[in-house]
Amino acid sequence: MPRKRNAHRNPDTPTLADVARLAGVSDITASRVVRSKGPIADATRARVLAAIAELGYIPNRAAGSLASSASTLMSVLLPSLSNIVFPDVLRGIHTALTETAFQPVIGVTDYDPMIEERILLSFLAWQPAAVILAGLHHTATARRHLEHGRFRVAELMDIDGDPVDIAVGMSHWQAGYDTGKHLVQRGYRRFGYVGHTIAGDDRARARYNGLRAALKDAGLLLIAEERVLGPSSTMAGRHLLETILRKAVGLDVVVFPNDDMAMGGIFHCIHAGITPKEQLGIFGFNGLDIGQAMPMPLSTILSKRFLIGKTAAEKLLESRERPAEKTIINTGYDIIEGATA
Amino acid sequence: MPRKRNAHRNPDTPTLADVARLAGVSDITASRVVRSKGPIADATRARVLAAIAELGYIPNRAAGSLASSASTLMSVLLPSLSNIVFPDVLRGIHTALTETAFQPVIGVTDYDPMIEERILLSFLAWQPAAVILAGLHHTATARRHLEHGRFRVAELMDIDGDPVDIAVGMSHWQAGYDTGKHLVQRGYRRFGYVGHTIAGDDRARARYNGLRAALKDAGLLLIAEERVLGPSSTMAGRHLLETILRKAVGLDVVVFPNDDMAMGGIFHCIHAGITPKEQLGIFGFNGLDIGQAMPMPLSTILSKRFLIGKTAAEKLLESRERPAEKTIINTGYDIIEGATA
DNA sequence: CAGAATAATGATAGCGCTACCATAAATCAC
DNA sequence: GTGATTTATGGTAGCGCTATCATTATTCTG
Repeated sequence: MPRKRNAHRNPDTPTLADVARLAGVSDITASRVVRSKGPIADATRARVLAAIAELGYIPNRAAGSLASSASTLMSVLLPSLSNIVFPDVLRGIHTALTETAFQPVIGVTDYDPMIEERILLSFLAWQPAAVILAGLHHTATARRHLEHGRFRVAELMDIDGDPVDIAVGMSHWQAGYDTGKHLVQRGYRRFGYVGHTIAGDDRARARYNGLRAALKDAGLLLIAEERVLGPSSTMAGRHLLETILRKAVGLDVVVFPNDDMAMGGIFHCIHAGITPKEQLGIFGFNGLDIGQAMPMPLSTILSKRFLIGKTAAEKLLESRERPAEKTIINTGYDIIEGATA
Repeated sequence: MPRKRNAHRNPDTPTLADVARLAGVSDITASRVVRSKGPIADATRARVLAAIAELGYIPNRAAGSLASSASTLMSVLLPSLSNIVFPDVLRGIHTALTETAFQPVIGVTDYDPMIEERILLSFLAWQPAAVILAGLHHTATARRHLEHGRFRVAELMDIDGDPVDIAVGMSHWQAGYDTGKHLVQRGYRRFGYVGHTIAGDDRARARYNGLRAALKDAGLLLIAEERVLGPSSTMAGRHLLETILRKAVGLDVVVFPNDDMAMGGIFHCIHAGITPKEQLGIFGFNGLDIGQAMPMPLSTILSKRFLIGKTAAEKLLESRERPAEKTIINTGYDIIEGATA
């Protein structure tokens, strides 16, 4: 009893071979038309395109990926989707990939390098054209794969370190330093810091270190600090401001690691009858739209999230091969003066 | 001159055949171990797993997908990443897919059915296990592919219609109706509506229609309406509230299509010295965390975005084959009384 | 004990496309 | 006109895995 022929196959699904037969060309000529590769006579191209339209042919990307040892997938590892920061980055990536054949596959790492490593390995099974991830800190295993893999790598958000291939972002240490410098120049002297305890958020830590350096250079120091266990939120910011003001008398400004928490600080001020800026400076990070839409726009640092994502993806698309030289792209940041500090 | 052998292949990359050789078993036994399929003796499994670890073998998913005519990719088409709503949905999807072999591939449709169709076709080239998209309205071509494809389909957010396979969400018409009813019961009589003109946001339109029906049933009507051209934002909400109050005298409540805009409305009240609720009701939709963290929590409808995403993905994972019966899962919504209406 | 069922493993062909080599015709340059 | 180059197209093997059939040994059931 012989095996059923082509048992793997769905006979209703048109293949490239069906297209080629209908167009009266060889399989690889039809393939060349689909890939827009090599010289194709206009009449031949037209015949193939007509056959594609008639059959409703959809390429089998798995087959192409297997045959060419490369795919059109881009693996994107994001630390979080809990606030708008990384969705903005993803939006930039997606914008750059629009009109290309590349598609983003998404994983969320929760700022945990071990999760990042696990997700990365599962993504590599698809032989992605590129891997996009956040930050410059990875497990040794992850780093080994990133360095030895035959795909492009973009590490986003942070440029204070040695990237595998491309880094796109800003110096978070410098942003923290400039925050401190800016506030000192505005006359603030008694600094508080409200933060969170996410171990993997290297960038918040770097900004905190930069802030402290700026205060030290000005002969000042952080008078008080409060942190929320685990992830940050607006409500946490609100409560922590209440707590820090109760514990530390006379603060004249409080710096937050992100706008979500800073807005919580503003809400506490509104609730407690504290006038932002006049009675207490409030300073955030990220420059979210919603913070700028408040009656008193939040004083903060603008991180160019969309630009970071878009720039990274565009850079990756320039070449499938890794150039010899690593690239660091500084998108910079802006100090938004706002009205709260 | 014979062709170079295995020219497609990267000789450094271990394959299943390498694993099998090292473990002293056949290729398909090694494959069975990797897939956890069929009876495998414990000792055999251990040998294969040891070989995998030693070689650092990563499966080639394209090969598996080609051979089995199915992949472990899940195509996710989101209308927008501009606010936190669909990132929350995506977070739910991602949570359900964690610890499974499935990975989400992301496309953003900008609420445009034609873009949705284009993205869908490009995703189908990967033979996804499932397609997740928003709403029940698609182009005829898209619908044909969804109906005849050999993959699961989950249409999210809306359940007022005939799904292809699974629908998970809420009745937006009913949510709008209940908004109107709730506000009438709280004593409001002079209703305004601030909205946006996104053509593809069927759900905002359905809520608007439900609101109008509730007002009609109460012998009332919308006295005034303002809309922002194009996408919505907090700033747009703020400006439109200012505009509508200037044009329509005596409104006692204004309904917004989403919390982002409603918060803009609150910010306008703060700026203009209007006391929310006492002088003017403000009502939103979505129940965002940041709205609830305000000193006066926003009055709104809570859409269970994370739950919708998670539920849909979980349901899709139950079976690769489409059941005969379509499934509609109503995650419902909550009225959050809040303090602004 | 005998037959049926289950556990465990293996052989083979093929999934749909493309890298690479090959050939023929047309065009270009001298 | 001749040789070199470019344009255009085709043949073949193989990419890495899995669906399907096959075989053998062991266990279960009557």
